[in-house]
Amino acid sequence: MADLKPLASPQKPRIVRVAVLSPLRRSFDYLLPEQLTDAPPGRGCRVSVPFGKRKVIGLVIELTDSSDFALDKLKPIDAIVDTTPLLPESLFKLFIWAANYYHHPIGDALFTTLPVLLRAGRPLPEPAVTRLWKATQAGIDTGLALLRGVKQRALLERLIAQPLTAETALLPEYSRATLKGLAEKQFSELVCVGPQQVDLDNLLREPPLLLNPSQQRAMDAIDCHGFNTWLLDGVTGSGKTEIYLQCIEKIIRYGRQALVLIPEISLTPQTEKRFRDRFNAPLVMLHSGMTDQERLDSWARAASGEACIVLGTRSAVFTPLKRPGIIILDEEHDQSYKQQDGFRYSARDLAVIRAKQESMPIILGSATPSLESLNNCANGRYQHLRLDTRAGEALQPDWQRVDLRTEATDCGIAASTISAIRDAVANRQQVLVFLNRRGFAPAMLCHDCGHAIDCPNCDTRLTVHRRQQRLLCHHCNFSRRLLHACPSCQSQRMVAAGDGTERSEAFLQSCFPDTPVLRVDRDTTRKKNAMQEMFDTVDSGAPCILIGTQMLAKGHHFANITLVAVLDADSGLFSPDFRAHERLGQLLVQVAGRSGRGNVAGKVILQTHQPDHPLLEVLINQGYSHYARLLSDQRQLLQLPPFNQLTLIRADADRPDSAEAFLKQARRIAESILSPSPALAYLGPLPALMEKRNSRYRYLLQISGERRSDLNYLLSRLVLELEKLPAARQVRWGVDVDPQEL
DNA sequence: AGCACGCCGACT
DNA sequence: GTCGGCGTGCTC
Repeated sequence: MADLKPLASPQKPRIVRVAVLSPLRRSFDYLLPEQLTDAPPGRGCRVSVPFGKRKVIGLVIELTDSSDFALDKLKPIDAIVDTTPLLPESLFKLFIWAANYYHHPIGDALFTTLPVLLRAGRPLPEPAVTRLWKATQAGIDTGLALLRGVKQRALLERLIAQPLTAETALLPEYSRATLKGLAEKQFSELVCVGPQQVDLDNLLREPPLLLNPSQQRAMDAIDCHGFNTWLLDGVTGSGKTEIYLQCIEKIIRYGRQALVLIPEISLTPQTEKRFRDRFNAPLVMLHSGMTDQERLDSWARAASGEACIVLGTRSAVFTPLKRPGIIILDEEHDQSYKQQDGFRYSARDLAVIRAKQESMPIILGSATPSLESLNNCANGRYQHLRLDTRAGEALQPDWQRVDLRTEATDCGIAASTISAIRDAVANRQQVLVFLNRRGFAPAMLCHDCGHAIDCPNCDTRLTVHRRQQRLLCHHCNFSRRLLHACPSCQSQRMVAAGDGTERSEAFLQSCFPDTPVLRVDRDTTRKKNAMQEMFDTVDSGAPCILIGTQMLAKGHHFANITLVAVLDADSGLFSPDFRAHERLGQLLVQVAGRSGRGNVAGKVILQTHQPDHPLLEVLINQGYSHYARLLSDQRQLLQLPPFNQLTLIRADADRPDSAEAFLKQARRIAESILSPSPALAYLGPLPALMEKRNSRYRYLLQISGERRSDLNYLLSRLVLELEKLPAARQVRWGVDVDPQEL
């Protein structure tokens, strides 16, 4: 019976809609050449296309039979790179969703998150297969008798002696021609073995820990089938990681994959170790510290389904999974999940969208949840799971305040803080000193005229780095030698004003000459292994004093720290950023969580000029959840996120006025699309918090609204108008939906 | 973003 | 004479 094929197929799509890496917010249509119509590239396949005067790699968005562009001006596709889609349909939808939500060009969104080698057109690596050779029955029975060639005889003898031999083991001795020759005589054959199957009977390398009642309740609540968002809210040491591990175990036993996201690359080694120690299953990592080839391999092994666990930072949220099983996103409050330039997406929010689209559960974990996530629990979108008790018997920290109004400091440290450190060290305990300011001093001033040395490229002071004998800018890469004479009055009395980690380190070392003082900040951890060496010293348990920045507040487990001193608790109290109080609370609780993890109660000293500040009172006496509720009430009153939607149009330019002028036009156009109302407000253009940065003048236009739908409609139209604006060519501009900072 | 075209200044 | 500065325009 003959197939009923239509003679002509007028409906056959002949036009391919393609996204390319470009700042243009649209796709481009191409003709499908006649010879390719039988195997048209599907959505998510890469194609090579002519684009202006060059050839670029594009991704197929859809096949269609009509175009808004004049048909006779369409160019044909050059070549098809992928015969099967590089991105699964569900992930492709996530990109479309994200490009619409963040109002970012789809091509840029797709290509900037793809491994660079794929961007360049490199084929997706095949799943690793081991090529093994074996002798056939004919070879064993009659081969040696019939063969005359010396090489082939030797090869056959070897294959008979050793039934399955890897090709890689044979190649140094035998040529490809010999291998091929023997196979052609039917005396040997090739056996290909694919990626190893997971051995579920031996999945665990170590037994799971026994869950405490609170962990067990959380574990019982988490349903590992279907979409749901769980906020796992528990203090440091309450055992969130064990819950992650046990959920992943379930998921692997269901034959599925886990995507695990963490905020920072510096946390990868210890997280990786924790997972590898537990599971006898393939794990791949994805972060910026890897080579392009390594990232491509990890990506491919996630996409093929070979990797059971995919562990990565922000951009790993876009890794394809063959068998999606669960997403776990640790430290969900961390702001590094929000990309701060270009495609400004939130990996946390996209992870939730992705989990929903791929019908899998997602766990957001934190000891200090963001107000956004707490609000999502309150309105029923997320399920709130609280871990109450600390695993083990450690006690809650004992908070103490040092009043800087009545106590002087030396190099940033008060005398009573020093004596507390002395007590701890005398008891052979470890101390963590937190100061969120690296360098020796935040400014170099003239003692006589007060002149400060500014960065020539940014609106900021240069920071004194004494060890390097240089003044550095922490915002651009500007660096110069220390000055000995004032450029303004020629005075020789230049002073380093204020305290940074480098100065406090030196001071602590002079106070405690017999105790190691370890500084941990971006300057000391630049060398690889520096972080690991620091951990090793601390893990040895001998008395030591750690002094450092943010880096110390994140996730690392120190066993013998009993005292934490926060040298400057005030900086977060008086920042113009509406999220500053939220961050301060998270930071203080996270730093405090480093102490008292053994069986000794931890002590936390806050040095502050505002010991009676009501926010500190609430945080210390009532804990983070009350603190968060207080901040939430304030946000609601002031109509700030998450109770109101906020979007920024950002623009920067090399001339002072262009960015502001552009945003003025932007505001005019925006107001003509949707005029201001009680439900929609415009503010600006305003200079960004640091107006000049890296020699560029930065401005922003703030648009806030009650309804996402209004903002989304407004932005979709606005962005198309802005693209056409002549003034847009003199600025770099972009949309920042749900901004993290102003 | 790239990459062309295009029209004016100081150099082999 | 031309090499090259960056304004302006376009990419299916």
